[in-house]
Amino acid sequence: MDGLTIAEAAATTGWSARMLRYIEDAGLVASRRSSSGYRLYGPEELQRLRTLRELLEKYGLALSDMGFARRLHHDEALRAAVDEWLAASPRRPTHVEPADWLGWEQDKHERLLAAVYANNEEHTA
Amino acid sequence: MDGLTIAEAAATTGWSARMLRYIEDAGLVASRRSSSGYRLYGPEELQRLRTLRELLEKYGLALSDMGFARRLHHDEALRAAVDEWLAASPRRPTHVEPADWLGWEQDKHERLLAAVYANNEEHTA
DNA sequence: ACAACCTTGACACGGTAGTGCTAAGGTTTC
DNA sequence: GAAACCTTAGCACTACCGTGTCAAGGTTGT
Repeated sequence: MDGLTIAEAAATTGWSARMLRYIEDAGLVASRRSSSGYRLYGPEELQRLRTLRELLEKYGLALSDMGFARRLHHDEALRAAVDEWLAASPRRPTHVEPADWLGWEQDKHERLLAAVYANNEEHTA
Repeated sequence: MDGLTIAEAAATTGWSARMLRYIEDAGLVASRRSSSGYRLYGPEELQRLRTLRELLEKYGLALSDMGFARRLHHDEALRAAVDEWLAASPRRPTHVEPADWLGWEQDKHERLLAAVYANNEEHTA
């Protein structure tokens, strides 16, 4: 049975045992298990836990941020969607006719209506 | 004074006026201002607000997630750090001698001590 | 000039993240 | 076989996110 138990790993990484379980639940750092189910932390997990700590502190991140970063990292479609949204700062959206784009000089009420129509359904109120 | 006021923008995008201000505070979608300080939303902002809505719903994201994604997008160092951490799943950390890596077959107490030493300071208790 | 907007600032409140602690029960070590 | 670990499950509490609403005051349109 090689590897540090959860309390030992906690002591060396600065996390609490409770947090090590939480971090595992968050999908960030898991350890392997002994035959009886005990968590066993090897050097790689310990290092990962330490660098995680430093990362959060250095950049003021939350664990949930890293959870989201992990999603971004694994989910290609998600990353593409988010990147695209972020990249489109002051840009004309691609799926809309650049033709007139709502004749931006009409009466305000007409503009509002046009905008509503441009956006199909959603809160028909 | 062209552009939709905040209430009009709210009506066409499905957000509340309150949330449009919140989203602006979060650095996600800002509008330009009239000379007297009124928010004025143009078609690009409206589109951005709508797609933001869709993005959150489609992927079950929170606004804070997009805030973090924005940080990742702008802060090169942060992105590099996060990516590196995520990429180092079952990998040996780079700044450590691959030589022995703590002679992983010693007595558990020695291992613990070694691990503590490997990690310089931090919670000296 | 009055109604109907807008601004910022603040309080409030439900939901979730992060964290400790306890309980009930299995494992390891002496 | 008792002491000192570990496991999961759950309660509790703080802090922040998301959101509505209200207050005090400026702007706009008729």
